[in-house]
Amino acid sequence: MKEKELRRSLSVLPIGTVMKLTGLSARQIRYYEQKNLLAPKRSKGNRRLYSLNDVDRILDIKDYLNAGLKIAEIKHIYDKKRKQAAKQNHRMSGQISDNEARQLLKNELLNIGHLQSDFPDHHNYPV
DNA sequence: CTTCTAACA
DNA sequence: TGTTAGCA
Repeated sequence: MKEKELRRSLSVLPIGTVMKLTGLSARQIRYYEQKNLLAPKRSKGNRRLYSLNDVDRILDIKDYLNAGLKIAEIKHIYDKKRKQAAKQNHRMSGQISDNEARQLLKNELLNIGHLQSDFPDHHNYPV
């Protein structure tokens, strides 16, 4: 893993900061976690600690919601990303088809290999 | 002072 | 979702 990614995955932001960064209430941020859309780390004092990736995900969730998606649907999107990411690593060993190569490149551009972002609608990079 | 959980005049 | 109580 590259250090740039490591920093984005470092959980160091208290919920108060995330509130300002996302414009959401603590209630909402905690609610999304309860729905399993988030999994922030915890400090020794049991305080939630968010990473920049978490903030990005929260921003995405915010957009998905405004786009009319329901919590359950958003959850499914992330579950599928999870499997898709695992499938990529597993396939990394042998040769990949031309189609898979295109799919992989597209994922890179969509910033998915890192567990989030993308919506079949807006981001539509020519692959 | 900030955050946490649980609960609802 | 907001808000509030009672802790840590």
